[in-house]
Amino acid sequence: MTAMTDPKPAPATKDSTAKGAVSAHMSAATQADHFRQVRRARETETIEDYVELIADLIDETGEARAVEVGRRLGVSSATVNKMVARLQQLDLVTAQPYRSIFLTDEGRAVAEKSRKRHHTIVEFLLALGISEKTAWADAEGLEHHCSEETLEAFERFSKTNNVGK
Amino acid sequence: MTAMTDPKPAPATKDSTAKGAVSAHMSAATQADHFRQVRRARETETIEDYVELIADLIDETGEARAVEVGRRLGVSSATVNKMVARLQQLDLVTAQPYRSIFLTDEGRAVAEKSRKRHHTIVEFLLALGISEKTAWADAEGLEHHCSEETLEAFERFSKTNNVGK
DNA sequence: AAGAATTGTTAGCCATGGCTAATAATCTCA
DNA sequence: TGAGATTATTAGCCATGGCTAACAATTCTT
Ligand SMILES: [Mn+2]
Ligand SMILES: [Mn+2]
Ligand SMILES: [Mn+2]
Ligand SMILES: [Mn+2]
Repeated sequence: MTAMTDPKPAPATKDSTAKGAVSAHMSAATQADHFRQVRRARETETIEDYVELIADLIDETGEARAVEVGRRLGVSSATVNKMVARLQQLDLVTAQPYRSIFLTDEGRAVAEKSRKRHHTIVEFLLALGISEKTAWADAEGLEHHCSEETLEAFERFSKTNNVGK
Repeated sequence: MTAMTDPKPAPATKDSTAKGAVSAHMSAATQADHFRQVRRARETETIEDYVELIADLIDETGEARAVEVGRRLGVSSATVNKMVARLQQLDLVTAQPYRSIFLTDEGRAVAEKSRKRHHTIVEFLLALGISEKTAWADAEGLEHHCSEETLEAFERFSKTNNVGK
């Protein structure tokens, strides 16, 4: 028995190209680069969220306890515990058993940077006319996927369009 | 020996609140909701990227072969294979061994929605003045973290600010 | 100071989404 | 048509980031 073959696909004519299709706009290599960038960003987003939150807790309440980190992240304290171990490996925090969590200098730097970026996004969304609720919700995800160039554009826009304030 | 205690943290006075700290703006429960939303978005983003790309390949070249999906995603074909199995479970694609990949109606719907959203973001970034290169790169990550409200605002903005063209 | 409540730790589980290496099927073309 | 090139599959590995349940330490309250 001879091998089955797919119906030979009509080799898309130029004008059958789907408008909006990403692949129509760049080479496979370029597209792959973009996906790789996104995957790299994904590796750090959890870390950024934890560190930023720890800084917030320290600055607002005087200390960061694992329970509270878990509460605000919507995650169990077992999960927080494991993550704190990783953050220690990465030299972003220090912690002793049963004590609260502290930021290293490096951790503090990551936190400040994340916090600033977070703030930039929220301000931008608000300047665009997004509701408070949505702005804060969307910013939590968007913040990890903005290049410097985009962040700068967002800042410029907010500066120009700071409606009421 | 009596239990060690942390140096009792100064219970942050109202004006020691770090400006920009997220926690200053909402309850723990609300913040946790936002983080949960982001985690839910993360669950679907890979699926959306695969399905959108499969649709692009079908529409542009007539068929979606795993090799090409891998090439454009920057991922091995073993990875594509495993993911295609998951997409089948989810009823988003159909595939027979050694044949190319097809979209189900549901898969096609997901693809169209993703493609439209992707397009919305790219147009928006371009309208904002971001370079082509950055716009396409950032959109690949941002697209998975925009609410309907934000997408609509982006569309309105692009419509109003369609610079050249 | 004891008991209760809270907080932290650990073990073991799971799904996701990557990878390499080995093998198998299909396709191309000389 | 058959050999070599391409493409697909499978097995087995790994890190990440969740979870529950059991238990341990600390802190609070009386
Ligand atoms: Mn943040
Ligand atoms: Mn975030
Ligand atoms: Mn997309
Ligand atoms: Mn994407």
